[in-house]
Amino acid sequence: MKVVLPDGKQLELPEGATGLDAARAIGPKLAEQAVLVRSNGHARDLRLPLEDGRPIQILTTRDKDDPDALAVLRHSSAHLLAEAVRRLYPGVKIAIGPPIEGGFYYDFEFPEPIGEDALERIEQEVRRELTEGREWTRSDVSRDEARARFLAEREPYKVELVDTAEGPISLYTQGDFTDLCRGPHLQNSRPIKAFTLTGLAGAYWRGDERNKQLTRIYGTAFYTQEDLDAHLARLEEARRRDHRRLGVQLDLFHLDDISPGSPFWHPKGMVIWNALEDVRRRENAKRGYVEVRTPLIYDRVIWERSGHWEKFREHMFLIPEGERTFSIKPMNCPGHMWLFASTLRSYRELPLRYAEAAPLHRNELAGALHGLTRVRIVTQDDAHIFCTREQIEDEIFGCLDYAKFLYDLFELEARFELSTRPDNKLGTDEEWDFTEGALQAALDRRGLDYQLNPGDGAFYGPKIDLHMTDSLGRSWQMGTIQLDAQQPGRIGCRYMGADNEEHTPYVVHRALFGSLERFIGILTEHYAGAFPFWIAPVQVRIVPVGESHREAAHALAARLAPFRVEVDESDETVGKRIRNAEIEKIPFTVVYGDAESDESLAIRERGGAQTTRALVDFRAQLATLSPWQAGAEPSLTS
RNA sequence: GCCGACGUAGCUCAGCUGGUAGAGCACUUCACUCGUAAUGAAGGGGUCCCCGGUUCGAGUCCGGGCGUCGGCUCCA
Repeated sequence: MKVVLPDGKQLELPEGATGLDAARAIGPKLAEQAVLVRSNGHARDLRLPLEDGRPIQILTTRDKDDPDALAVLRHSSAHLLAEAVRRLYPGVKIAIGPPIEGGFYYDFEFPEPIGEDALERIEQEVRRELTEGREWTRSDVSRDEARARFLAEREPYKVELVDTAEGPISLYTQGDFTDLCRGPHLQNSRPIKAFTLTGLAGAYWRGDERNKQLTRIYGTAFYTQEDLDAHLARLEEARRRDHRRLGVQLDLFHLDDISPGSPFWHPKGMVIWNALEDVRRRENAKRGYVEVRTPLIYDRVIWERSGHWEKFREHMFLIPEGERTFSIKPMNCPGHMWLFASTLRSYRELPLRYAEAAPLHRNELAGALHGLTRVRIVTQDDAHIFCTREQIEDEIFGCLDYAKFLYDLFELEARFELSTRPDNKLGTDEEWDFTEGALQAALDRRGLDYQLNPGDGAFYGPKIDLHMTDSLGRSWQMGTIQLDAQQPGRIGCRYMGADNEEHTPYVVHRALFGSLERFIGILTEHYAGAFPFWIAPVQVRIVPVGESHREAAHALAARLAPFRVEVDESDETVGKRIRNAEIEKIPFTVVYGDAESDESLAIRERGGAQTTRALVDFRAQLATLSPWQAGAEPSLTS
């Protein structure tokens, strides 16, 4: 047989040759350092036979940053962890231990609960294994053989995995530890130069909360100690841009026990909030939306009609009132539909686009709350588009276009995901075939790449979600575009068609920022608090050199209106006040003293670059950076 | 809600095995009126998250609650 090497050369090998055989054929050093073979682009265990005619690449310890090479290192590290835990905790049951982004984990059922102090002991045991050295061997066995083995070892999770696994069964052994595993693995433990355990958490078996909760141990490993140090430094850096930290530092908002999950927005935070609101109003007006305002509190009847009561009652804030039960609205859609349904509409009114950014309250599980990204008060830039079947695709396309505009405005790259019918869906499969197809068609027409999430749709319809990643690598849903063929009918929305018949409209639900709270959280991390000029809470800080310059500084501030300008009159040195402006991440600092005049201003940009310019030129620059603000046409919509 | 951890001044944090609480920054006052990332001095500020228990005595130990953090689950 033959394989093709990266340089294009063909390598002749005996039939059934493995990746390791190929490496040996090239050179002993390569064989020694090999960690993985990539065959036709796919990671493959070195011990497995190669496929005839395929291009291969041998990955070695030098490919220390390659994602596949790191994954195999970490997967093997997870097995070392399991071996150590089994030795230290007799009676422990092992579940699964895969590599993940940035590291690995292994799930265990401990006979007695363990605390974080146990991690150090376990880590030491793994270090001992690394000092001793381990070799991995692979054996392909029958399902019965594997089941018998794990039954004998009293490993019920492994037995279950054997019974439900697809494809051939393989085992990997290092030392006296054998694990059910598809691989691939390292040849031996020598490449693992840096190993650390990073955390402990509960995790349900197979991710299902009806199952037993296991103990998950997280760790990470690298090919060099320097890489681990760099990894830890990156985490430290990420913590510095965490919006929860910056929010308090920059005086944007704070959270308090008195209302868990509900931020107090400070004046500076509200500047950003209102800047987003201005964009929302301005763009909505341009794109044919109309603003509505619907009640915050509703009789539960409306949620029973919409279908939310059954699924989300537990997460609603309820207000008993005599015979009736009211609830603070957790979403706008039923209210908008109630408004639409208040009269018989004409097809000539469609598409009708109702927009409202009302505060919504959802009683999220205490353990799920998280800074601004998971809150109990959610302010969506919400809208509901009532339209005919024929209008759907254009409307979805319009939302995608709008979303692209907004995310470009902030230099954000969102990932698109298409979520389809869930198990508890309302409506028929035919309806879902149609609504899912409509979303897909719009995505394709817009030329967007997207990930498919089967079963993740809302109970009333499929959705396109925009996702962003926070400073610590966690993914959050931002904008959402949903197509609903269920609620309008349940709530009684009707319009008279051109055919003189009554029809039920489709409704596109869309929130493009998603929630303003979450969006500002992500924005804060995206910019590390150094917001672009047009949304910066304070845009220009004037530092009068001495007391005698204060009056002139205020006059200058007035001439810079309507930009957000502050004069720093604090009793500090110029150096200290510059420092404060930098810490507050203010875009421009103007030092004003004897040497300055309207013809000659000393302007410092955030970060330190200094220029001298006339006031007219400076104003012109600011106007370029924030045209809407400078337009001074206090737009009718805002 | 579940697993693990944490909760001390406005912020960041120290406080050994139980003996009545500290630093830096911030704040206030005074002096200095200053030229591009920290002027100096003095001062004020704490039901040590809450409730109960053990103890002569609890920030410290134990139990319960609340909140926060790392995960899991959930996310209309």
